[in-house]
Amino acid sequence: MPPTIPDIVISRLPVYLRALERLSQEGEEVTSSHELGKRLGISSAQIRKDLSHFGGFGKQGTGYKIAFLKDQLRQVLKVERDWQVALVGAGDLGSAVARYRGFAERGFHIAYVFDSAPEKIGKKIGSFAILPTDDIRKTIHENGIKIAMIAVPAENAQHVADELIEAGVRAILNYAPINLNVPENVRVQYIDPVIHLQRMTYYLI
Amino acid sequence: MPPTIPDIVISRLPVYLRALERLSQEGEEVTSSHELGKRLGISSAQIRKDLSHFGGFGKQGTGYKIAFLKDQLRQVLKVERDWQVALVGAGDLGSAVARYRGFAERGFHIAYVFDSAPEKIGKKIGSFAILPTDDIRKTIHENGIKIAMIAVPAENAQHVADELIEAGVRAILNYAPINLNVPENVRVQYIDPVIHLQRMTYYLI
DNA sequence: TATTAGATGTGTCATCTTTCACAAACCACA
DNA sequence: TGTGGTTTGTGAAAGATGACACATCTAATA
Repeated sequence: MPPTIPDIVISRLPVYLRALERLSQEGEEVTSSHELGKRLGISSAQIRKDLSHFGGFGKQGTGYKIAFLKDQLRQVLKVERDWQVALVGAGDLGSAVARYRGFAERGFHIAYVFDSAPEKIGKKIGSFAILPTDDIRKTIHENGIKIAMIAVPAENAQHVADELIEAGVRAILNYAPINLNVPENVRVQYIDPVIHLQRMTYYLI
Repeated sequence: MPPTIPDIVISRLPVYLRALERLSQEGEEVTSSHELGKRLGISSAQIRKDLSHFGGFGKQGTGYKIAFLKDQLRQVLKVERDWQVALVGAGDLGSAVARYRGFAERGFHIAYVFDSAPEKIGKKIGSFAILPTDDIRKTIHENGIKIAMIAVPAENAQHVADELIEAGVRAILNYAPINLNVPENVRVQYIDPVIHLQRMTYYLI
């Protein structure tokens, strides 16, 4: 039975991973908690402690081999594999999400795109034909999709989420500006750029 | 000298505000910490404690008047006013950001769009002519812009950030998948959808 | 081989954050 | 006017998180 890792630790690992990938690209092969911390604005002790939850990845006196640490973090996060993702909503926002190349480049493949507007059904976004939202349950369930992104108006987001969860989705990235109520075995992450801006204005002037 | 409010409290206020706006739209005029908490998946005690940092907004036995609480939160967050925002990067991502209507609807007006590609200069995105990045300093400084969004490739993000900060920007919403090093009087928020997805895969299966 | 200059992993402590629980206030209604 | 059912605001307790500091190990070099 592995000990429970705090959520907040897990939430930092992808940031570490991204920094390590960057270091790789820059040609580095070894790094240290100090170097990483400096890049990320995090204390070196915190990085060491976070990593130590999963075993000793580094070597005293030397630091961390970047390639090895990357691999380990990928496995911890389960992103050493590819994931199929469903996208609901093919409006302005949904279309932009569907076209964003960064997902596939980093292992998240948009496999299905759904929309409720009859005139959009069958049209294509990139290489994907838009499917009717009525197909969500069947498609998601039959294909074992576990991850979905919601890019529909706030009014419809909860209903869409309910359907996705019913069909087996366990992780939702929600672009709609509304909080979702989900069972505790389902994870939700939110992206609302305005909220991010509003978190900063407090500190201005 | 107002007491220092923890960052984590400030970061939740926009979420409260968004929920209140939703309640308004639904025709509600009064709410309680319990109702809000249930919607947001937060304990009622936490909501009360967060709000209490700024004075007593509610009434015992009754709850909170939504209109009043919204106003108060807007003032605390300094979003009772409109803000002018600069956007750097007019590629796929930057264009999508520029076209997103949610910003202006909620008080953040994209006032300038910059890009470094000579062939894009002068072209328009929506109603904005794309300006050359060489103009960043002058334009930002002369117009007193304090908020910027970065939607350029990771390689250029730090450089762009440095220029923005030099010109007077104090809050940056960074869409580039890289951490920025900034002075401590500058705030940064990050949006990297892949990072959000990677924060959830750990918990799958 | 001995020494020095790092760097990790971790027990301990300090701080930050959340929850608890209750007095005080409020409304509605008899 | 008095009573009962709510709800806030808040000290105090509990819990979670982060920083510290050091023993231990490594590599490099003399």
